[in-house]
Amino acid sequence: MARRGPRGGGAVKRERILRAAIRIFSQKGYFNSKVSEIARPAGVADGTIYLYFKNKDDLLISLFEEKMGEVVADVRARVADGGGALPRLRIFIRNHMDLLTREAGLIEVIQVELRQSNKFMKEYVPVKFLEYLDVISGILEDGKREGVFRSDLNVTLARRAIFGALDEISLAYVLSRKRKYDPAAAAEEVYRIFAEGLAPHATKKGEDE
Amino acid sequence: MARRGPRGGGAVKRERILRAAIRIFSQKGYFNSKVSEIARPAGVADGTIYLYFKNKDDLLISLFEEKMGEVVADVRARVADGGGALPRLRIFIRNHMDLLTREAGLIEVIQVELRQSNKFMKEYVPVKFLEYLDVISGILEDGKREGVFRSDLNVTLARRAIFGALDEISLAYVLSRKRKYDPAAAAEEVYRIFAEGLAPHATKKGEDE
Amino acid sequence: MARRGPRGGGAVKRERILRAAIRIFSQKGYFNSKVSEIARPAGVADGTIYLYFKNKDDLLISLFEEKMGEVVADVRARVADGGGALPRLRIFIRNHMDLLTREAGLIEVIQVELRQSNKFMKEYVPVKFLEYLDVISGILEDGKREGVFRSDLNVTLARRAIFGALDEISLAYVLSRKRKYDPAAAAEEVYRIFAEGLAPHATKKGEDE
Amino acid sequence: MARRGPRGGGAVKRERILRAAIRIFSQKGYFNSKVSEIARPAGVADGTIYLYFKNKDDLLISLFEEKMGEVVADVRARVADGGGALPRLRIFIRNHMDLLTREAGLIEVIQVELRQSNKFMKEYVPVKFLEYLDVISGILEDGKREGVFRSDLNVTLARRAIFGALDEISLAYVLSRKRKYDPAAAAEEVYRIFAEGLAPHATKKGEDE
DNA sequence: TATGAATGAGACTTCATTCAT
DNA sequence: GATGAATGAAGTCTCATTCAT
Repeated sequence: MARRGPRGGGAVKRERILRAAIRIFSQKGYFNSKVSEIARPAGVADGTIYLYFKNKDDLLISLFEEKMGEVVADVRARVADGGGALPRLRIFIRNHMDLLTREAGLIEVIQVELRQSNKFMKEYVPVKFLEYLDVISGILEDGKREGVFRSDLNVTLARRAIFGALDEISLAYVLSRKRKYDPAAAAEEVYRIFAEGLAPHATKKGEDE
Repeated sequence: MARRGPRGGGAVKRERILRAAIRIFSQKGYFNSKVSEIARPAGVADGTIYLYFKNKDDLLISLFEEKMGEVVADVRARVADGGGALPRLRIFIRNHMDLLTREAGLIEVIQVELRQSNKFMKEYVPVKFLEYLDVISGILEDGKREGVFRSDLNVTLARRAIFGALDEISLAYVLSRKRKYDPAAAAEEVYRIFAEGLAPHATKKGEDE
Repeated sequence: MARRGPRGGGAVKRERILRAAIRIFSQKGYFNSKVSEIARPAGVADGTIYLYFKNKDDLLISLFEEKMGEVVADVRARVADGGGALPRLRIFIRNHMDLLTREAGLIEVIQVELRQSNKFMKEYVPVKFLEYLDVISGILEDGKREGVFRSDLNVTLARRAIFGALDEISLAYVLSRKRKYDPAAAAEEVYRIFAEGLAPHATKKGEDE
Repeated sequence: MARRGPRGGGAVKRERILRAAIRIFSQKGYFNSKVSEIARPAGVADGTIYLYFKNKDDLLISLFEEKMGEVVADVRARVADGGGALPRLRIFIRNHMDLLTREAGLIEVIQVELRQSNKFMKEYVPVKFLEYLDVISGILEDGKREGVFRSDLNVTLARRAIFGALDEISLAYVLSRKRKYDPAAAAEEVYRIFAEGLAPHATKKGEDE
């Protein structure tokens, strides 16, 4: 399963490097993290990192793809046996908020650096991130078919709205030291907003009122 | 009448530098932008930037505060005479999507770099950004009082959800060259999701179904 | 009498600049002093300095030459009517130690920067400084003729020894905040050392003893 | 056996850098010496200097402390077995003048830059330099006890006078291309001045005459 | 495979000097 | 003459990457 670099014991070392990178990147940001600062807690020499990753950029991308890949596979499995679109949306949202506890560093890196990465890695397409969004799309499409979401719903837009809401709430949670709210309760509230906000039967509101 | 120096012509020069910084930062990201790359399109020498800004960080922060300050003042004025919470929410959302056209670069810098900035400017508090979020809070509080939003609504959470949704949609819009959707239409759809998602009378949905 | 630059009111301005330069150079050293740091306390604009001095180097050299010139003229006058070589040596030494109080900054600049200046102004010959040393030479030559100093005395060497001793003692005095000793008493002690150290009749001392 | 890194080969490299720094600093002065100008003759890359020294200041300080430390240890050993205070004073003076030939650059750097350093490194205490002065103090104290120096001699002052005389003579020697006098003969003359100038039995001279 | 000392390109920033007003 | 905003050359230092061991 090991992607690049030496195999066998090397896979362990590679994993240690990725874990250290997540920690350091999440603490200081990609550009302020030095390769040597990642090597030290990973327990390897600076040069060793270049046996497993092409360069610093590649370390970030590998981190995105591999760790995000695990997250995608995991959420897919959880959502798979969820029943209808609404319970699956709830599972998705709960899972995302739950990641804050399980994978705080990873979430933070993705939130902050994935945005940056567009700027300096023009050619990079964040495949796994798009797959994560696709999980939402899948749920939304099913919900339209089931009739629990509006039939004219713009799925592309809605999935961005859902992800954006979750992401921003996560960011605020991660950045604030105080942990103002409970992730599980927040998940429920976000679910409610979108479950109702996307529902078909609501009467139109707004300036007509 | 325009003289040299920080007064008169100087203010013009400072504005040129800020504009150039927005353009370059939005194109390449803060860390990949060289001071000289900002000086050139601003039509000043590298050193001149340091007459108006303490250093590169200060340039970014000034940009956040001053330009975001204008945005906040502007949206406040627009929202002020909007009537009830719902039409004001609609105005806010429309205005945000509208900024994509009017101030694409600024929006992009704020989206991408404001997040980064937490990492390398520990002490910086994004005052104007928080004021922008406060505009949403104000609308939500009023809506609760008016009865158009749930009385038990967690305003802190909801305002993050709204901003997050708008921000993510904006980002996708800005980053994609193809401009898949029309900002105005997108605004309407986002408005609808939140107007209904935050409404009080909806029957509870979810696992009960 | 004004050397360079505008005359009339200008001479006052020039003097203010020189005085400010002495203060700043003595506090921070030549290389760490900025031209603007001298302009401010002198009450002139940065550019004005260049009306009176060719450049920063010239400011230092002018300072050496003009202020040192005054010192030389002054000590010459004092020494002129001193009588024999010994009382004139005493006057010279007393005067030098006295300058510590009257012209602390100037003395400090000369001590510290005159040495440096050899390094970056290869072509500069410190005329006035050499004239100051010549005052000592004159006294020593007279003393030899009078018979109060050894006839085989190497005047070049001895004048350096005297100046070096005074200079080092001055430096220690100027740099130490505590002002350990009284300049007048120090002058007396230095005088005694050299008066006796240069005297002819002393029996040879050293390993023979 | 010589390996790379700060141990083994590294110490050699560090020494090469210090030697190059002495040469360049003595030629051009600290502020006019560029780091790259030191790196080149040291045979290392610019960045390598920063593996061995924190910054340019640290390079100068290390140079002061380490090289001056060697000089102090050396003169202490030479003086140790010198017998009485007078022969030890002679050894000290001879050794100092001798350094002009053996360590011309070092002496020049210390003379010129140690003075400057007070200005820009406020916190730096030139420990080794003070130890060098202490060697003189020791001799003077012993001489007082032996009765070859005046019992009321101000040791602090006298040691400054001796060092100042030697330093100034050295400076003149080092700066003049022509090498007017022979260091050994100069040493003898300086020795004679101080041996007699500090002696106790001399009749008081000066204003009484 | 692993190391980590060494490299050197390049960025930020300073500041003496100029010159339009 | 006086100003001080503007200039831009140049220096220190960092750090991703290499490669001899």
